Amino acid sequence: MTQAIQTRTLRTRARLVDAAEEIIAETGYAGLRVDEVARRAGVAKGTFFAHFKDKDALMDRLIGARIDAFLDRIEEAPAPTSPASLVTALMPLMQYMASERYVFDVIIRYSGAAATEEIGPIALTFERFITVMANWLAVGPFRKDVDPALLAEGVQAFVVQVLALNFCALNNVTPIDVRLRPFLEVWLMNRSAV
Amino acid sequence: MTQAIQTRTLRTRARLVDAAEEIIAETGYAGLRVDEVARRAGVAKGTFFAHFKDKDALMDRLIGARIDAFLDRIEEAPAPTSPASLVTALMPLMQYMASERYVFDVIIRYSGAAATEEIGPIALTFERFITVMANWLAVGPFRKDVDPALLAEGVQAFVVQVLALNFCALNNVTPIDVRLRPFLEVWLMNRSAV
DNA sequence: GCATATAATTGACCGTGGTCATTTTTCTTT
DNA sequence: AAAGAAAAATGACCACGGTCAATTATATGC
Repeated sequence: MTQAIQTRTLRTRARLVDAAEEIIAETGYAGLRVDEVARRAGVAKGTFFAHFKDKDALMDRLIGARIDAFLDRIEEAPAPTSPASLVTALMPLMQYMASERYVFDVIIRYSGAAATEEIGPIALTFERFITVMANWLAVGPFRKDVDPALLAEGVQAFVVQVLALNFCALNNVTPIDVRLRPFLEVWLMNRSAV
Repeated sequence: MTQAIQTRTLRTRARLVDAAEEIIAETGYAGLRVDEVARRAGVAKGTFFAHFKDKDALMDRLIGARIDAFLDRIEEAPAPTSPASLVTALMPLMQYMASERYVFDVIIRYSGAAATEEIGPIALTFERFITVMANWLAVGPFRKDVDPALLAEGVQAFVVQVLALNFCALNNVTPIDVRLRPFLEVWLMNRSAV
């Protein structure tokens, strides 16, 4: 007999998540300690791991939710009419992804896939990004001789590339939007680079 | 007075590196433990950290050297005459990068930059990749209306994208060369996708 | 060769993520 | 309401990366 999920379970998990968000607001993602999360939630450390497979699973969930919120706003915005306006539309999401080295690392590590078979929150947002982007590209004044899904995956690849380089001491002088634009000009418009 | 570097220093470092390579050959990169490296090298654990800033610094060095060797072979090979042959030429390197989840993670984490100001071995190989690729693209039958360096960076972005997705349980059915090719067809040839 | 300075090495110690046998709470059945 | 079963919570414990004051080895000047 499988029992129904207890309300206690939900409350504890909610308290853990709340505590985590609180800590992140105070110290950033990198400053989060599992002990501290459990302490603030008023439970033992072991309880944390009864609710989340590991620390990364919590991060996956929290960061995935944030990315999803950005995608909500992107989705409801009017479709961009040029590579430049596409870049502008992506900026808030990109700035969040680049806000902390640690956040970017987690995103990359879980973008491809969970180590487990089940696909995680961040990986889902990466799939959703492709869908949203493909819809935009199909509508706007972009090249139509290539599958929008492929174009969308390409945009994702360029975004990641630009963000990764952003953490390089040598490269972070140029702002990310300026570095992303030339890629999209060529990739989406099939025309010469500026 | 700055003293000359002691031969003892060089010997110890060499022993540490040898021990590390030995362990990696036996158990893979993910199975490496700093304690074990020190033990096999016949030194205390503290000595390890006197020679390498942290475990990642050792990995950076070892993995960077391997990538460099692949780039040596790529560089001395004849320039590819099509996107397909370019993919073929990149395959050994890509297979190495995808050989272990842990390896790929380290590569990505250090590709953009060292956390420190100084640029590390892996980051250097990523710069070198751009140079080698740009030379190839300038020579071969690829589009000439775009800066080869930009094209090269794009290739790098696609390689990373394809490899990242490779670790996804949902996506690793399609081999990496098959997934990379369509990107390069569009990106390098200025023509419609297949 | 001795004294002194500098570099290299040591190992006990710490922080933090993660485990698991045991205990406590909650649910179900009668 | 009591008993038994299942789920949740506990906290002592472990693994492993990393630190640092103390110790040992090496080089330099006389």
